[in-house]
Amino acid sequence: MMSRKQRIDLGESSREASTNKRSKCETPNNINPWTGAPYSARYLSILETRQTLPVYLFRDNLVEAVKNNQIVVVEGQTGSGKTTQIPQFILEAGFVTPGETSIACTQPRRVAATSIAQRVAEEMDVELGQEVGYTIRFEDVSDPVKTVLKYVTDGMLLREAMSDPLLKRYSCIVLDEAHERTLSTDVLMGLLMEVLPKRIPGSKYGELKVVIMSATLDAEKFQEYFHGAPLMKVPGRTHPVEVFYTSKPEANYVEAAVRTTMHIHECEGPGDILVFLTGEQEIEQACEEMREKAGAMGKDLPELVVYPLYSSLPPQQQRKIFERAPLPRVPGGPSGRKVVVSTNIAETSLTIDGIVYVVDPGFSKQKVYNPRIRVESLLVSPISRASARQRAGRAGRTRPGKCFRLYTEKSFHEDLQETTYPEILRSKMSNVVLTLKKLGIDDLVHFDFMDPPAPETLMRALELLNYLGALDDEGELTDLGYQMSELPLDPQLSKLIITSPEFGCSAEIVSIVACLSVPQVFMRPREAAKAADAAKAQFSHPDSDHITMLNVYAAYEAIPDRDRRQWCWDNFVNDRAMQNAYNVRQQLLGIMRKLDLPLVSSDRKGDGSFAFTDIRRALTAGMFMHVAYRQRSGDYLTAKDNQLVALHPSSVVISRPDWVLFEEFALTTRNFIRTVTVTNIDWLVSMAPHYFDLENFPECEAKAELEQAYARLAHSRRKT
DNA sequence: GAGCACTGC
Repeated sequence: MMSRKQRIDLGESSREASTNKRSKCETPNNINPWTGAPYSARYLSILETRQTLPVYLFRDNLVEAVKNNQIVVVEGQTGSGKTTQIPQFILEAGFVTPGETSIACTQPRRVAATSIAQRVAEEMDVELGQEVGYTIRFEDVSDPVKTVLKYVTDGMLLREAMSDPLLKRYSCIVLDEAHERTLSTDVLMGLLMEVLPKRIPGSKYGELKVVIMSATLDAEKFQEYFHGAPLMKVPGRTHPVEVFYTSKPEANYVEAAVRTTMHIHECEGPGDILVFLTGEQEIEQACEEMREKAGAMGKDLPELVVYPLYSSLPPQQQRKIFERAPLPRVPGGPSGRKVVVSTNIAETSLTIDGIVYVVDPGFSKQKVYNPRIRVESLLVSPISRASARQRAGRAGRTRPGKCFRLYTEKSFHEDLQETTYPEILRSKMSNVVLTLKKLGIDDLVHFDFMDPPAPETLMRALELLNYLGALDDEGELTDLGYQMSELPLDPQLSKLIITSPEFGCSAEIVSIVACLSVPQVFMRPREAAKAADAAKAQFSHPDSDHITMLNVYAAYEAIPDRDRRQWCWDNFVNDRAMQNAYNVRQQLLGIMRKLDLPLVSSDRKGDGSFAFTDIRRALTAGMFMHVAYRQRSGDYLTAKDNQLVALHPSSVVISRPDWVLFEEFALTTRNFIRTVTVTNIDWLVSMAPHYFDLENFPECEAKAELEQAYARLAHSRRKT
């Protein structure tokens, strides 16, 4: 289709006009049309502030554009007010029928969905959860009838779409932060491409309007994708940031970051510093060096406090970054300075006020997917120019700032990519494919992805789902596949849950799966490593990290609520992780009930004695595509893919068994497999003969074993 | 005998 590009520009005169018109239609009387109650004084004062937002000037044009087009793209910089205002404009312009349809505005993160909903409820002078609400996993603060504007995580809207593929409940979808290109946003965009032609004016469920909001310059790419939908540009409100580059490349970016930070502290005026590094280890190391150097600089300089920031840090330590910089050493002297050394979490998820200086070495850890060996891993990689601009922008939130890039200007222009590859090009597609099949998309090859994943990646996903029995040989969703799509898990874990009742241990498997879907169950602080290992040893089962997790979870659940925190602390167990695992488990139990999957425990006496062999067999039935075997040389090789791997040193399995199944492939200093359980070849061939078929099994040491196992299997079948 | 970017359902 030919692309029809439009651009809505506003001259000064039209701004005047729209401002004048606004005041008349805004408050015809002082009654809130949503509640029928008089507006509060607070509403009127918030309204004044709202009207100073840059986006306010674009109100009439936006409403006009939405009226005349099914899709509108909005490019709005940070501070434009687009996220809070645009859904309200659409609402006020009458694009919803209360009680029948509403607006959904998606956000990539939960905190954003909840806090923005809270803010907008205040602005509209309504109670949160009534006319304005939010829905995130585990929490639905909305009313099925009354809510006309709902903020949701993008993943949540995708879940909703699985039971309502035409999105009948909505007359308008606002996709916010589309430039972040999360997996869910990308799938939603593709889905909208399918749905929009079925939701035109006069169609059964009425017209569906879509507003795509992006904060970066690639809004034109969205315009292109949506067949030339009109693009509206809303300016933001930020301060200028001066950018500096190094004259030659830095050999060691951590050392350079420390040096630059100390230089800023010595030579630059007041203002806090934000330093971007890639991971926990690097960050802790840099923090130590900075503290050391600041100590050595003596008392002539103002005090420097250094805070690390990464997501696995406990919340109370994360909150420290918001503390004010230290006071001057002497009354009237220069005030102290705060340095926050952070992962990418400070690039989008967390905003720290008062940052004036940004140090950007130009790297971050990024997920990459290698379809050839079916492995997702994290790699330290150069960031994109878009990401570098976003980082620099963090220096200009409260006043003009400076950004120090630890690479050359030439490198910025010539070596960095313009934008980061969207997540969909860096992930395995097994879950996405299952979702799309559930959404009724049959032809995946021609599905209109904004950036289509590599064909090999899609093939791998189809192959995996076929091996798991979720898709038949024609690529149609099977009954098992339907059940799997209901579970918010990776397909292999879904399969594990669904088959676990057959092994008489679904209660245990659902606990294990809940633990696997939260990060970091075991804590191991460097200074208390021995004590932590001893604590873990109490729970460990020599044949299985999975069962070790189950033992911890079972012990945790047996502790009364009020003692759990202390118990976790005493046993080096991550309290937050266990609470999350509990929530996940409850959700999974609910879905199991819905799917009529029986909850059976292998602990038949109820005294905590689980049938470990049954559990290991159930794990084998779900995870047969993730196994490795020991070669005569002593090294482990993954079955079929022939990848050389090592058991991770954190594993409780130290007996060097012949066959193991594993949860995770971690490419770090070596190729490690993490979270492993002992299995055996006889189970594998009897449970997954279609995967361990001799014909397609590559020549390797295991092949002879495989043949023997099949012979044993045939022999035992003849006997019975 | 070593490590864990970040989200999300």
